[in-house]
Amino acid sequence: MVRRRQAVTIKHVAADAGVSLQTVSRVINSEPNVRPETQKRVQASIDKLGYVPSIAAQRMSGSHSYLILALNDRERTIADWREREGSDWVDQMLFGGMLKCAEHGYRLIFELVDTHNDHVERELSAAFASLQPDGVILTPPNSENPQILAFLAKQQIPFARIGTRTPGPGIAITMDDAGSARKAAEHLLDLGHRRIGFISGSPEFSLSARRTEGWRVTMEEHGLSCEGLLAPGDFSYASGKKAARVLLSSSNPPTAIIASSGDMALATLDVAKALGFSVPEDVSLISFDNTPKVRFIDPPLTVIDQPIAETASCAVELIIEAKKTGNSPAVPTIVHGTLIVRGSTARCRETASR
Amino acid sequence: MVRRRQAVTIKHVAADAGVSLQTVSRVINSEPNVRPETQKRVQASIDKLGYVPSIAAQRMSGSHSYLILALNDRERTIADWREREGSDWVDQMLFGGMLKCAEHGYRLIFELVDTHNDHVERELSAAFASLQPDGVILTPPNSENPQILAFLAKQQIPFARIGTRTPGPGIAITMDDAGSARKAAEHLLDLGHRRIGFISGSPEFSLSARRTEGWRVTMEEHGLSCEGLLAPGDFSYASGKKAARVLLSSSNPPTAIIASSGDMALATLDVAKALGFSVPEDVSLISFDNTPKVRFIDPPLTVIDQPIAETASCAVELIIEAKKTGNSPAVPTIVHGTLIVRGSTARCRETASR
DNA sequence: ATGAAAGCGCTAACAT
DNA sequence: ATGTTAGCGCTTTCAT
Repeated sequence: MVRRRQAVTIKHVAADAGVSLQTVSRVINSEPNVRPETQKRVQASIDKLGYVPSIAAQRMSGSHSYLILALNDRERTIADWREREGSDWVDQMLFGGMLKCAEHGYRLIFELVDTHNDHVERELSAAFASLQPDGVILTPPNSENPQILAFLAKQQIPFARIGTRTPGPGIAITMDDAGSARKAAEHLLDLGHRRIGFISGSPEFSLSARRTEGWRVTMEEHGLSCEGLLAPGDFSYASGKKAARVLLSSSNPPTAIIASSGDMALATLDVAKALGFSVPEDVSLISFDNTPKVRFIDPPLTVIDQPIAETASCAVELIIEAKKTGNSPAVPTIVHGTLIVRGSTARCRETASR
Repeated sequence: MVRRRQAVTIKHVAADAGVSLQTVSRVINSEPNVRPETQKRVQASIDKLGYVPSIAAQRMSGSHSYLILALNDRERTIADWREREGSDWVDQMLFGGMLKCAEHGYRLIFELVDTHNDHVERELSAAFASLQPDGVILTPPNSENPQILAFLAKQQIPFARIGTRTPGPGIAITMDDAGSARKAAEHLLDLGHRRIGFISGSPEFSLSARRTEGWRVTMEEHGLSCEGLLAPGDFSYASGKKAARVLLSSSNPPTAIIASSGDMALATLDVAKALGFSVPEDVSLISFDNTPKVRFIDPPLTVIDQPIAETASCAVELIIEAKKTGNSPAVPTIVHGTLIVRGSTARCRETASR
């Protein structure tokens, strides 16, 4: 193999513009102390020669690596890829994160870590030593993994924790889980529903509790009891099936159900059909996660759309900001989900017939 | 911001093991001329200190960057992300490509390029200067973009061209488009169909022609005419709709249709329903692209599954091999698609009633 | 088989 | 406002 060298280096530019390396460096990094005239001349040389700095060299000299690491849960990510069920959060993360990175001359590196592994720290420090990223994005459930958080806190690197609002180091970004659950519940309340069931998500994710709380509080504010209306799930289809069976085979089944994940919503739909409930005539259904699958099912599901792309984009922005200024928001940044009404919710029969 | 230095460098290891930097370097890179005993001692220090080489430094000194760039069409990729229709080729590329990279200590960087842009070269050389990747993966339609190919050929970097078999520089990897179309056609022939329509893909992709040829040849081998059975599309839903209308509203409509993309297959399904054809009773339908959407539609579509993950994995493997040995396969590597039979194909009525 | 020296491209620190 | 110097961590080249 040929030994490849950079085609155009800072030296070439310096020579071409008749200035020192340092001046070129200053221009590249928009640093002060360059006369506009000089800066113009240097920029002209840069453009003429098509010079682009080597991030390896920049990193070597103790500056930026222009790399942001998105750390994702290995097991779950691979499971999603293997199943090909259309879960598109990876795409949405790239969509939001990568494009925002590109705007700032950064690159997003998508990385998997074995969370349920005692060598997490080992794995992470290897990734860090080799890549030396300027920042890190943590997705759930990594965003609340104490080992990962402890490690990152030591690194002095800005990092964003997505999907969490627990205090601690790093920049917390949350999707307003309670508020989203409230939106879902209020939509159903508006449609006249009074017995609104809720299928919660995996307790491994703190957002599960927040969603459940959002539902519970909204119910209570309307003077409604939650008694017998909460069924535990873990985001999976199987757990959704079990939960839906419990809810729908009760003596006084709910007229509407909110499921904390797309898979559980689909499971609920299937169970409802199997038990002779039609959706939305007999039971209304709201899903969290606006995956393609819940859009193409019959009926298409009313959902809370999680703005994954926006969240990732926001994370990148805050990381770059933190890297630059050293400041990051003290309180969690909240990105709001939106309710998308489709065919799985309808006016409550019982109320309508009154 | 703190000036971050590598925690453990080759120096620490050298000191710990009581050898020179050079010897450590040799051990890291599995180079010859190290006594087994020395190598063991050095390895022990590496493990003990948790040393991992900095790729920035490795790259700087003229060695590997351990980075492989996956160059994708910017416009199409973003469109897919925005639409959220469940197209999962990005995920599948990562699935195959990233994991294979990881096996070899490489990293895959997913990168978008503006193909319909005259600055392609500009854009590419910027990415190269900044990242200095060890290899590149080209996806369609980039794999046949003359500007990109010319640029890469100059770079002396191994690169894989996915979805093409046109001769030229780089490692060609193709998904056996003709063979896949043949499989689809033969499945339908086995079911007794004789008038099998075909909706072709965008001529911008050479694979479109290969698929069409596969169908045509198979038909001809069975002594069947293709007259009036070929309708042009461009992979999009809209084009599929138009094509399906032409095919299905002819005086002697086909009893089966093969569509060169998932979207066109879905369009065909919709048109068929609208025109009063039921699928698969009146028309059988085969889709290319095993997207989630075609699996969850009613009826679920029989498809040719494109092994995207496997192809990406293969590309990475061949690139790393080429980087190491300087050798790459002279003929296109072929990764075979598989026919997955689902509910959209059935025995031909006409034949059955004979 | 091992080590020493030079240099990759860039920036921080220190002149001027 | 600009230039000079000294590294960053590693590999290459050239000793030994």
